[in-house]
Amino acid sequence: MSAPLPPAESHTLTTYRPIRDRLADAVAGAVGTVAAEQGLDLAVDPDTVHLERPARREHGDWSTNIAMVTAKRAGTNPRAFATAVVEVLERAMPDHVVGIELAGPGFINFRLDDGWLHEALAAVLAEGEDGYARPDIGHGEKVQVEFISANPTGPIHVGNGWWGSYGDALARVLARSGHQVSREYYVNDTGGQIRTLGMSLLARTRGDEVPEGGYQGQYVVDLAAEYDGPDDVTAAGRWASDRILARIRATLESIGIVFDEWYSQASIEESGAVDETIALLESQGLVYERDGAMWFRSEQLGDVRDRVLRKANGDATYLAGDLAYHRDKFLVRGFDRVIDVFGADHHGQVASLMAGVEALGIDPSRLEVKLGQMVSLVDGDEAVKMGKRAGNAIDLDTVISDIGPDATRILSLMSTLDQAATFDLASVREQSAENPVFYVQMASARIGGVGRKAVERDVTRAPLDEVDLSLLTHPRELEVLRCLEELPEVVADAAVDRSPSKVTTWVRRLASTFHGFYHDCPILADDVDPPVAQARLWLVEASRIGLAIGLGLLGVSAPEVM
RNA sequence: GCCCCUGUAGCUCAGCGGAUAGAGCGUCGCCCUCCGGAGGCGAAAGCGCAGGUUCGAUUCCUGCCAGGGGCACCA
Repeated sequence: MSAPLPPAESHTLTTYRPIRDRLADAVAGAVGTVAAEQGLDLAVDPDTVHLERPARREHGDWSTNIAMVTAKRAGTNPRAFATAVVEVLERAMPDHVVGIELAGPGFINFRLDDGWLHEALAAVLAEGEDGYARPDIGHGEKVQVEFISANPTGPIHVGNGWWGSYGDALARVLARSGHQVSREYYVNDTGGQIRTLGMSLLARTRGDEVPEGGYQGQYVVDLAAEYDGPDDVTAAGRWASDRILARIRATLESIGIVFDEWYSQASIEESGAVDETIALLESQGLVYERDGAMWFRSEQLGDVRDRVLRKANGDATYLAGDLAYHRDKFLVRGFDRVIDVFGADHHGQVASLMAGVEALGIDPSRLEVKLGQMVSLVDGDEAVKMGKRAGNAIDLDTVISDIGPDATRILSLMSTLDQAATFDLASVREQSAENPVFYVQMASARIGGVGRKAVERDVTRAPLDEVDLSLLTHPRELEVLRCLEELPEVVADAAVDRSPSKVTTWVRRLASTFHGFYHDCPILADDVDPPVAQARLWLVEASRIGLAIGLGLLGVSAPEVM
């Protein structure tokens, strides 16, 4: 089973085109022919032909709504137009098409032989884990995904983990779809909160209670026990935030999140970039003074009101730093696109950020802000408390050690970012079968099990070009192939929609089809024809590839043994 | 009051403008001399309300109702 793949045959790679593209060409061509025959002014680009896999199999393998979409332009009724298109298509049937039917209000339904699925399987095997499902929709676009960026004043909370899983998976999806991706964490290592942290720490070193508004957590007590630095608020705060950041980093690495860049807010202030940015806005007449502070006329640019850039005490605000930071992203580091992932509790800063970016001469459409809605946890019937300043709140570390890294990742990626989700820790803890990660990883383990059993029974997988994949005709086998065939589109959709949870949905579906296949289609039993067994072994390998790609995008492991 | 997000099955969530809306858990039934039953098969059960756009709306738009989050010279 672990035998290396036979070398891909070049003709396989160069001649394979997804059936969808071939059908789109045929449909566009037929529409053109009909238009010419009827003297209509109708040109259809194959890229715009909508082809879908009907939910119900009796509606065929593929379907297009082209007649309904173009009927109005053509000035005819959809059924009549569809009839003409079908007639043209039937003169030269597209690849694998064995029947074309008109249905409903004007759908053109294609019935295909199973060959298109066998071709798709061959493509999966030829391209492999590394090459399959790499739709190039980014064309090398340089995109930065900034996410988490939690203040280093305490352990990060569960929401950070959820949104962080999103940011990381999105980065993976973008990288796989032809984007040049960089992951970044913006470290808010300056300002009042660091002083507050320092005050809290110093209070604890003296054995005092933390002052009003300070950080109450046990971690401050623990850090205080180690602190032997100067009795200076800023120095103490810096020291503590460094320690906390190291812990955050370790926590994130434990769920597979690794950043390319940890960008210091203090460094950008010290570089003078903040002053430059304010001066730049000032030179455009967008800054004025009031009550001793410098204000940015952001209301002119779509914000609900103006914002302070420099406080009366001379300190730059967070916004001023953030604008300098974004100027650096676009104009200094040259990202084509920046995606910021924030928690919904930072919603209030979006409008001013957008206004500032625009004022700095950057096309605001190059900046996307994704807001993750709040996450809440329950443990059975009990609500779980979260929150940094509270005492005994549950943090991300605790959850990870409770349910494990894989469950943490897949659960965060089950629902969309826009959904304020509630998760029940009790239902996914350890041996519980309610955890979807088990269902998916079980498929992975079964794939591994087939390999182990094959070795045990001395069965070896023959080279692909000696195996007849067309022997795969069982409905369960074809379901697996249909699912695998969709993966490139799933990756593309996930990238375009910035929605890695689409990959989660797909992975669960692949696991489901695989379990069905595994249940009904014996591979290594004595009464299976050897040629069929060979074809099934390759189907198993393709499933392994698909699962590895999907789980890889989610940052979830694909264990061979459970 | 203003801004953002959400209302889909008893619960937690999917759902690309299409033809009879899916999954897991829960409930009620089946299937283990078999490559991992942490599995498979089946049943009951649902798009907050009202308009609009469209050949077609759970999906897009508006209003209402309900829930969550935000409206600092904090970050």
